[in-house]
Parts: sequence; structure tokens; C-alpha cells
Amino acid sequence: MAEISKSYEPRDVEKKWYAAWQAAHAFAGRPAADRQPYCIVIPPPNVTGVLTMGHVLNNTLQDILVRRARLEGRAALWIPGTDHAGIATQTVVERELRKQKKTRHDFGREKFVEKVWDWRHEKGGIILEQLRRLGASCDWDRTHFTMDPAYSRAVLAVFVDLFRKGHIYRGKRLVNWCPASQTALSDEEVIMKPVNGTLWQVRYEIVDRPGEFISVKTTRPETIPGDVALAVHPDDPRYAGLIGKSVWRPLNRAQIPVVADTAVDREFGSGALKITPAHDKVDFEVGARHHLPVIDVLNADGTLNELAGPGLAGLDRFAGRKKAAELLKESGALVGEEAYQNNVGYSERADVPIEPRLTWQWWLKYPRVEEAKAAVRDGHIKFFPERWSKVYLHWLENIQDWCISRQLWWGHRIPVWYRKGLNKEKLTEADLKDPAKVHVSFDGPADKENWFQEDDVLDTWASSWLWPLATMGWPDETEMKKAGFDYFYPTTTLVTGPDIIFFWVARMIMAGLEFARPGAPLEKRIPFRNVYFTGIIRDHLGRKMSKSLGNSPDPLDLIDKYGADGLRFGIISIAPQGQDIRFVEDRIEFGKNFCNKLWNACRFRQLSGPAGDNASLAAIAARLDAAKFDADDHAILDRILATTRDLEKCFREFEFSAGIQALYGFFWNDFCDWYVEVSKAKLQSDETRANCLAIQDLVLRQTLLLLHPFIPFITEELWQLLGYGTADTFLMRDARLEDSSQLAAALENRGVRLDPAKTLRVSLLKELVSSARQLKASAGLAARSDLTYYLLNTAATNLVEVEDVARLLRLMGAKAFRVVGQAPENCPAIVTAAGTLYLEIKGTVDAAAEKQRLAKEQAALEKHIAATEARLANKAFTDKAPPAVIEGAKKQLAELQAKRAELERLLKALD
RNA sequence: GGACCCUUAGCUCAGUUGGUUAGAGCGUUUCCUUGACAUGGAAAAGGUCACUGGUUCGAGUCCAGUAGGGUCCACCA
Repeated sequence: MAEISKSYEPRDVEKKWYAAWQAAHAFAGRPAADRQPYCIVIPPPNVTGVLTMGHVLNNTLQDILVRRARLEGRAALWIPGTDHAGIATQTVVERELRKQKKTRHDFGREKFVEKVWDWRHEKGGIILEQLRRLGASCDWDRTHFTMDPAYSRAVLAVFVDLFRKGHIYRGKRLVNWCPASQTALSDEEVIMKPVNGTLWQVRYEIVDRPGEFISVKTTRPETIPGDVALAVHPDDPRYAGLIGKSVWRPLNRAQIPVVADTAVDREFGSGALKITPAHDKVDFEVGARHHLPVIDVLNADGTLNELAGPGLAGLDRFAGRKKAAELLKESGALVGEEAYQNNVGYSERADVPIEPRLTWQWWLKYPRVEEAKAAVRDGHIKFFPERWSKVYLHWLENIQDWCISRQLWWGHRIPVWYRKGLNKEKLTEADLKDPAKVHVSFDGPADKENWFQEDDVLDTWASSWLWPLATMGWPDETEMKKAGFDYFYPTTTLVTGPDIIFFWVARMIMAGLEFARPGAPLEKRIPFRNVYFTGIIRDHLGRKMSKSLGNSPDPLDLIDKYGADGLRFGIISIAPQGQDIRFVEDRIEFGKNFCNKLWNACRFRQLSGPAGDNASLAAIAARLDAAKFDADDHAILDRILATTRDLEKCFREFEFSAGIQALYGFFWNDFCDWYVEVSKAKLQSDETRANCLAIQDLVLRQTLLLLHPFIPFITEELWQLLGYGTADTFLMRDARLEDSSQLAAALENRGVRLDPAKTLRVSLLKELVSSARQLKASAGLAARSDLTYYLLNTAATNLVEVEDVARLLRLMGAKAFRVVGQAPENCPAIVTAAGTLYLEIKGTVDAAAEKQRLAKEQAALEKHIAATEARLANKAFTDKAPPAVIEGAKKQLAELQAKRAELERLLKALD
């Protein structure tokens, strides 16, 4: 067995084990009749993306779940893959082309799509490689991509199916248009931002009352040429006589009517509203109600067109805005302007203001909305933290039809063909249902030459909403069988960010309910049973991490610096359930330090004695000798059992940072700081050595099992180095984590009955040791190890036993420790629960300093006693509090009073 | 406008059905390279739990309100 080196060097260890695991296909998830399934599908990252801290958190959590499930003996499967990310990817490739002064139109659709595929083949594997560095135990043989042929077939089959069911329709409506990407967007892809602009006041002259005007306020004067009316509130007395009259449109001068509509807010501005149906949602509705025409003055790229009139046509919308204001000023129509902040919708991807634009698009009326609500409301799908279910339900309550078509080239081209010669813009509802005019199918019409295909592609989310289905072979039955659909669906847990609860989570639920196992009960059709929402990682100032701010560290740099395990440990330790996380690198260093501590504790074990039979928990337990157990042995086994229980609870409740804290506290404080230290004495005696080594092995083995999901690399390495595995096996694949009851049973089988009295004694010994060190330090003798301590014990029972003394001496740093019945003279002292501890000092004691120290403690004690006395004196408390609490308070008071008496005695002795 | 979250030590954060004197890591001060680990050990300092009320024998924890910070939804031109 190789010797464990002095410090942990993650780089080679990580490389070695990841390669070994992969070569053995150890991550493969296969159905097994005698095992419970456990399945996670990865939230597919953008195919051209790179790893961010958000990915690190998200994927570490998934890996923790999947690795823990494996150790529990479940057939665990984690399906990886990537998303083609329509707009994002197309934009990236177009940006590259622009560097060569070209656009996608220079290549044409087919050539351009080829170029995107090239790009994908070149860059598409990066993020998955990076996930491997992190230790992600995905079943890589089952990697999927949303544009793979099989996946695409699923996407298009769903389109055809929903079209036939009447859920998908084509409609001309005002959509969110992104002038940069030149495509429609869904409502979810628009983010509102406050923008500082100008509110212009413009007057419209009344046609038959020259010299009289109606004024309106607008933030968008460039759309005035698109005005088709002014609207006022029907009950507004100011305009009562004007309804039905006409006014002069001040730009592209023409007569437009004044209409009455309740949509107008009388309080705002002058109470009159200009109606521009082509460029505003409310205006569009008003226009429809009053049968007004639509004048679209914008081109697809956001420039003004001929309808905007001379002076404006050809200008960009922002330049046009300025110009329009100037023109109005010249003509005297502009009567005021003020600084104004309003909310403007921005394209999430391109980060430019969107334009409401009237276009033909494909729409989806969501299926299974009511079932989707019920699935979460009735607990078939559980959200962690639970509060997100409210957000989810609220969205479903107000759900709007989904614009699923995109004017892009990169994506799933909509499987609709139109008969040649038809004008797409003039199709009626009846035409769309007439198979002689419109053909909808996966394969297309047999006589393709007589048809032309729809240009639009589908929204990326209209493919990723099928992720849990299509990654398991759906809808092809042979493929589903191969993928184990029957066994693994519904998946167990989805781990994702709350920012895509509408984009993805809700839609996957509806897709699952609609398409999985038709006719089966709801709980068989849902795509997952649990959804764990992570927090968002922010920088130390609380800002969202983003590329443009440059405030996101590169996770790969962090892995180089602290190791993947250190990064994982650190990030999970600061990620409580559902709270946002402020990233501080200190915590990652903390993770690295923990790994080094673990490493060295195992090194200590290795250096302490030869390995025994370590092949299983039973084998190690067989080496325990209950007759040789002392209090420390009892206490450490009690703690590892409790920690095992704690972790079980943490996994049940998705409390990972609590889990890691429990492991940290146990391992660092209980095992390293105490048990390893007391071991040093035990190991020197032939009498106790073997039993002590067996306990170390039992504890370390269990600790490695509990830690492995969090820090897989180092635990695998140590598992092997300490011989807990057998030849050709992995901790990650072949080991089984005994649960707390199995662990307790293994101990009992060896006659080990954990004794609470002994655990309690250890806490007394700890207090003694820490008091002894305190005495040394305050006497300025911290470095000395040749001191003598006396423990005054006048009680009938002796709390410190002979067998404890050797260990106490080592930990106190003392040469002698004596239990005495009479107080020694001239020694500084501390009152402990085990008796008063004295430090023998050569020379004179600084009585003043000693008095001060004791008096300070006395003051704190007095305060505490007073509070406890007051509590017990309160009749309401003694009447109403539970007996256990009252008993506890009484006992505590007695102890405090005894301590006070002893302190008073010590103070008196100093006088 | 509606909903939700946060405010605890200098910093980053825990605190699970209300119940001893509120914890951790980092940082700070002092001491220690003792044969697992200086990526370490020991000791110490540091908090009126944002504020104001309420419920309760008892509130960091439950309720209401206020202030500050954040997120989501809806948006009046």
C-alpha cells in the first residue's frame, strides 16, 4: 500500500480517478430489478457555453444526490447533455461572421446552419469537459443534444400532435420583436428595465376648430406617423364635445378621429392618448375595438420606414425619436418636454429594447394546465424550498398562449408546408385546416416540389420542455425500452435555478403530463418528483455574477488552485437551501483546508499501525474489543452514529450545507481534535492499540462514505490507500453506505453498548483540558509542558478515573495531575464541573490579576444566576412550563450556585 | 400596484416544531514548528439577533407594522 504523502495534491488524484471511473463506465445507470431507481436529468447547458459558478453549484448538488443514491445501493442514473440554445448560439456565430464583414444572408440558410454545426462541433464539448473536471458522475454514454436526430424527431412529433389536437395555431398578433436578433420572443424572454427618457407633450389641432388643440404626452414621438386616432375617456368632461371629431396628426399630416375608450387613464398627462396600434399593446386593443387601421412605421431592424414620412424614413428608431421631436418643435406642435423614467421591455439575449410588432406567428395553447397546478398543489411534485410553488401556481393561473415560432435559422424548423402559390400572409383559419393548402407532418408532403416549408424555427424551450422524455427515448418505443423509460421515469429530482421556473420547469411538467404514459394516473406522468431550486451566486457586493460585469471567477482557475473537492466543499458549505449566495473565495480555501485535514488524519491512521481486515464494516467491527473500550471510544462511536443520522436527515430534507457542517464539526472537532489526540496515548500501549486502530478504521471508513458525495476524488483515493476497498472496486460504485441502524446493529453484534455516562465523562475531560490550557495561557506559560495540576475533589464520586490520567497529561501538556482532597496554596484556579482545577506555579502568584480573572467570571455567573432565579420565582413559569424545562432550570441553578460558592471561596483565599 | 425573500460578530453565513449563557469559517490579538496536518495546534477579544409593537411563563425563532436591501409578476402612454 502506498504511503500517504504529507500534504494533499489534488491535481493528479483527480485526473487519475476520473479517468479510471470513466474507463470502467462506472457512471452507467442501468435498470436493476432488485434496486430502487434514482434518476436526474441535467439542466442542459447551452452547447456553446462555458462553466460558470452557477453551473458549479447546480451540478455539484446533482452529483451529490446521485453519488449518495449509488452508495445507498440504488440504480442511479444522471443523464447529461446540451441545449442548442437557438438565439444565443446563432448570435455567437453571426458575431464571428461579422468579423469577416459578412452576415448569415451572404451564406443562405443551408450554408449558415452548416456553419453553426461546425461551431457546435468545435466548441460544443467544452462545458461537458469542464463538468468532468468538477467530478460530475454523469452517464456520458447517454449524452444528448436537443438537435440530435432522435431528439429532433420528438420535438417535431410533438408539434404535429399538438397541431392536430388544436393546441397549436397560427395567428397575426402583436409580438415582442427583437430588432437586433430580428425575431419574435416569448413574454418570458422580455425583461422590464427602468429607462431615463423624455416625455414630450405634443398638440394635435382640431380640424374644424383651427387654433384649438388637444395635447397628449408621449415617450415615443417617432411613432406619431403611425397614429390613427386620439383616445379620451368617455366620461371625461374636458373632451365631451370632441369625441367623434377629427384632429390633425402633426407628423405625416393627416386627419385622425378622436375616439372614446375606457382604457384611457384620465389622471395621466392631459387625459388624452395617442393611438398607435402597430406599436403598442394597449393601442392595438383600442384600435381593434374601434376598427381603426394599423400603420406600421418600423422595419424589422428597428429603422423607420416610408410610412414615417420624409425626414424620418430610414433613421434608426432612437435617432428618429430625436428627429421627430425636432420636427415637432419646428412646426410648433411640441409644447413641452420633461425628463421621465419609464419601464421598457428589453430582449433578454440581445439586451436592446423590444418593439411590439404585428406579425404572423405560431402559438401554443398550453395543454394540461389544470393538471400541472394539481401536481404541485397536491404534493405529487415537491418543491424545495416550498415557497416557489406559489410563484409557479401564480404563473399558471395567469398563463398566456406561448409564441413558439422564431425567425431564426438555427433550431427545429417548423414541420409545416404550404402549397406553392399560396400567400402565407393571407391564410385564413380555414386554410390552415385544409390539407390541400397546408400540410403538417414530420416527413412532409410526398410531393415536396409542390410545397414550400415554413421558414420559422421553434423556440428553444419548445424542445427543452421535452428533456426528461426525449432523453429517455420517447416517443420511440424501442428506444424507450433501451433507455429504461419504464424504470427511470418519472425522474427523482430536478436541480435548477428559480430563474427558469416558467421557461423550463412548468413547461416540462405540462409536457410530461401530456405525453408520458397516456391514460396513466397523474403521478406516473409527471417528469420528476422533487424540484430543488438553488440560490443564485452573487459577488461579494451582492451583484449577480455576469460576463459583462467580469465579476465571475473562472471555476477552472478555482479547481487549479483549490482542487475540485475543495471547490465543491466550499461552495456547498455556503449554499443553504434556496438562499442566494455571496461568493467569497475564503470559503473555497476552507474546502481545500478541510481536504488537507482529512488527508492528514488518514495519514495518521496509516502511520499508527498496520492495516487490519478492512474489507467491510463487519470485518472492522470484528476487530473491536468491547472489553477494552474506554470513555473516548464510546464517545467517538456515539458521535459517528449521530453524524450518520444527521446526514440521513439532511438528505431527506435537501439540507446540504447543514450536512457538510455536521460532517465538518464531527470530523474536525470530535475526531481530529479529540480522538486522534487521545489515540496517541492509547497507541503506545499494547493493551489498547489494536482496539484503537479498529475504531479509527471504523470511523474513517464511515466518514469517507458520508463525505464521498461531497468530495469524491479525495475520498476515493483515501478509501483505496487505507484498504477499505477490495481489488478492482471503487468507493464510488461498489461501496455501500450502512445506514445508522445498520451501523448501530454492527456495533451491538460485537457487544458494544454505547454508554451515555461515558460520553458525558468525555465532555468533562474536555472541559478539564481546556481549563488547564486556559490556566497555562493566562499565567504566560502556554508553551510549557512540565507543569503540575491539582484537581480538588471533595465529592464522594471521582469524576476522573485513573485510566484517564495518561491522556489528560498529554492533552494538558503536563507532567503531573493529582486529584486532591484539600485545596493547594497559592495556585491559580478554575472551577470546572469536575472540580476545581489548580495550576502549580513556582514563585509568586499575581494575586491582583488572578482576582480580576475570577471576578470577571463571577460577574457573568451572577447575571446568569439572577436570571435563572427570576425565572423559577415566576409562578406563571412554574405553573405553565413543561416539567422537563423546570427541572432543567432547577438543576442548572444548583450547578451555578455550587460554582459560585467555589469561586467565592477562591476569591476569599486570595485576600 | 401584487407576491416572495433577506437584515444575527469587522467580513461571509448557520441557527430545524419557541426553552440553559446565540454558533461556524475567515479576519484580529497572544502563544506554539511537540513525531497526521503551520492548508496546523492552543488561548482570547468581538453580537442590546435592523427597528417598534404584540402573542407567550418564555421570542433570534410566531404575528403586525416601520426602515433598508434584493427577486419575481403586472405595468399609465
